[in-house]
Amino acid sequence: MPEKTYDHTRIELKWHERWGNEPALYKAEEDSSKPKYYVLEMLPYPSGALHIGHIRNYSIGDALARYMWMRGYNVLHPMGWDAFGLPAENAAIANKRPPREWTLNNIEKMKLTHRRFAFSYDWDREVTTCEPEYYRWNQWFFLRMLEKGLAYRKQALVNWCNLCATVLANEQVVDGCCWRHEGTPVEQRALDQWFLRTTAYADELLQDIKLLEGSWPERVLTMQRNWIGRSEGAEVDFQIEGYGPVRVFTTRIDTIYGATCMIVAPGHELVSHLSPEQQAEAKRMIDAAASQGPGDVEKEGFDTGFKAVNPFSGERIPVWVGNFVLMGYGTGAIMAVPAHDQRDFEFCRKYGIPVRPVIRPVDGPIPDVDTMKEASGDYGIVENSGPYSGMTSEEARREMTARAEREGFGKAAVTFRIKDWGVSRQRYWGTPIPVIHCPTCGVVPVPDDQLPVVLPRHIQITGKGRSPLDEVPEFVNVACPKCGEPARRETDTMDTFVDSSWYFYRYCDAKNSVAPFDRKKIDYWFPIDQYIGGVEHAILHLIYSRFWTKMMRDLGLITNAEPVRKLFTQGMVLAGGVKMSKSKGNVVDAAGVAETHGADTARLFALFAAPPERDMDWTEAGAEGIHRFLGRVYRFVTRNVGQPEPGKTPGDGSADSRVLRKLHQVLRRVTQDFDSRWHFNTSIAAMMELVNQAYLDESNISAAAMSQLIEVLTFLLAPFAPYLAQELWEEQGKTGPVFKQPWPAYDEDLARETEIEIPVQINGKIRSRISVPAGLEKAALEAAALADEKVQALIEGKQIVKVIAVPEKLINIVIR
RNA sequence: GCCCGGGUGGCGAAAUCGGCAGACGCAACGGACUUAAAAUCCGUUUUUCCGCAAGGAGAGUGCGGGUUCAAUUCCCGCCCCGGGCACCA
Repeated sequence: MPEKTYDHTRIELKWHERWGNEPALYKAEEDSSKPKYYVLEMLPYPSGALHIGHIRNYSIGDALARYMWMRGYNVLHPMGWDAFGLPAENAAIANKRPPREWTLNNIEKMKLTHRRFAFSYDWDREVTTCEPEYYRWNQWFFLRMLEKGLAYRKQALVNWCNLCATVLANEQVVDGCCWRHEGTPVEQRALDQWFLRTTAYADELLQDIKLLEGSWPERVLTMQRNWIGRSEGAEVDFQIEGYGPVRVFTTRIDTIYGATCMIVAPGHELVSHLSPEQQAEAKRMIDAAASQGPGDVEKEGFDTGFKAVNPFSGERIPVWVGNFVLMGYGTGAIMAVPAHDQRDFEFCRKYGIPVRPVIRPVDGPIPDVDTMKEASGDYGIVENSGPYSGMTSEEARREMTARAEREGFGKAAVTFRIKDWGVSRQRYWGTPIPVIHCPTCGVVPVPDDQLPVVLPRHIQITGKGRSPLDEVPEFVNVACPKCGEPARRETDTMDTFVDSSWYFYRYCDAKNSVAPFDRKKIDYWFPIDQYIGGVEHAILHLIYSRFWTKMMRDLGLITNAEPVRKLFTQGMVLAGGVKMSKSKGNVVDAAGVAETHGADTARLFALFAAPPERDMDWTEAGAEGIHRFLGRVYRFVTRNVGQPEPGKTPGDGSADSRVLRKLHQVLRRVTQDFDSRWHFNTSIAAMMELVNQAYLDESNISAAAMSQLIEVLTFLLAPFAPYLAQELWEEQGKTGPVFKQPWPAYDEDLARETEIEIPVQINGKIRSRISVPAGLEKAALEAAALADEKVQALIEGKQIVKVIAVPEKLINIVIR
């Protein structure tokens, strides 16, 4: 056959059209005897266009999905849209178009690009989170949590961003600033907010990290552990004269005789009993803390004049307010032990509060107050501590905690860093919170049969002040479901992280109109076998998802305790060595790349440029190199398919064994890369080596070897370059989707080298190379090396101390 | 400050279990084909020294030590870059 020029546009558009008429091509089977495999990429926010970062994410998942199909699995590979969120509202303000219209337009555009790249999604299961069919179940879950006490309302200091004009979750505060507006300090405001009780699952979320070890990146697990932040210690009451008891949390009760003052947070209840001047000072601290960035903030505080009594020693110590004591952690009050805590040390030294060491190292003297430069946080032997003196820190902790419990002024306690999830947003473009505020009945849940509470379509969005829904009387004014009297609908909407906390369950039963999903379908598909996405979701999305799963399990809706079996976090795509961003104008648009280079080239390059977990740089020249490779493949196949005449073996047959050996080596490499570490860059490099070898031996390959080569090469390409693979499949006169063909098994015998070159080292330096049959044993290898001419010349007259012969690797002769 | 990653040619990278450092690709250079160019095909390409040459000798994976016949790989101590957490009592 004459070779054909690789015209990616012709090939890709041809199959694009054909596949467009085959809606069932990527359909997951509902009833299958095959083992299931659920592969999922994180769903995108419909910002308007897919960029190369998306393409990298989906190329990894798509290669895996296609590979698993070829391995005989029933693959579920869905896609959807994380469609609620702030940018739609911002766009609405800027363009005067409703958020819904903007969002759905974007989805339409992006879906075209998705299809242009031929990602193998079962679009019948598409989930769009801003549709009432989806978000009604957010509301339904919310009501279930309300019933269980897992959703509750409280007034709390919340993070407020002036630019967003809304409340931010703690997790959305980055370095004291809004996560979307770097440099905009977050302020503190008191509002009534809805919370989900994530802390109810703090222990289990931490414990179950064990189940994920080995199949989630260690880095993600560490981040989650830190985020949950479990500390064991004790709570102890200090009596305050003229006020009452104030409880502190400490992990170092063994140092309590060294407490020289108590410090409470500026937001502590005690502060409301202070003078107006002092209260104003505390308020100033709260606002300052909210606006302060990272790094060391100067510790400051003031003496309240109150005295607290140490329940162990009876000592009266001053009570201070300190800006470094957090209201949101522990009890919002601490006992300061400056000798053994660095923060307390700095504070007390600054304000002249005494420092009193009560712990000495096991093998040394107790620190000297006058020469101490910093606190000593080590455990040791307790001193100057009444009846506890002489005990180890460990013993003292046990004894003191026991006494506190016995005498009722304290107890052992565990504190977590993780906080309940504030889900209220004063936003329009989100799930309405399904409750009604009745002047007589209070907070009344919307009855299930009145779900969904639908967002009004036509609405004025200004991006300012309170929720836009407040301005829609027909939404706000309702009859109380309990008493029928006029009432007001809740106008806050839910955090969009709610949407993404369970969307992957909905894929299993996307069109269910009577329940979020049918449990039987979840039992079949869950857990997700492989989840792939950016590491930026290591904490928020992935903790909320885990929380949601446990909550649904406790509602009896599902049986799995964790949503995701294996997690893969891919690296970022950089352009010119820097992060792609709209402001830099260096975002590489996916649709444009498909046009100029082709979808296959873009996919393959996204996998070739670096191992998938690492950041990679997008370069035009690199993409062209991949395009050249695909062209080499295409031309080779088209000119050799059906050639030469069957039965004829040109040359001496050595070309066949070389090419087939390489073929099976590469097949082994690619198979192993899929099954273990996903270093597709080396898989693709191996395919290039194969093609290079095929070019060198091209004219001497027999018909049988050629047809095997072409077929297996087509299979090797199928997970990575679906268009080209399908075209080559057709060139071979075959029909049907190539990615549904069985993945070929590699042949170890064919892959084995017959003759290999072994380097011979003398004293660790390579001095010669010998060619030996593969598999030659140690003794024979050693003899062959010693018989080598060059080696003989070099060892002549020297004493051989030792010979290390490693079959298949090398020989090292140690001489003196 | 603490916790993770990472540091290898001009560039992206490879070396999977301690065994040939630099596979594969980019860029560059040379050759073939062409009136010419593009495309394509075939080569060269870590570096220093010796040699006209074939070839030979040395150095080299951030820095300094160590273990080993042998270290990009293991151990100890540093430096730099990226990310996460950061008064968590």
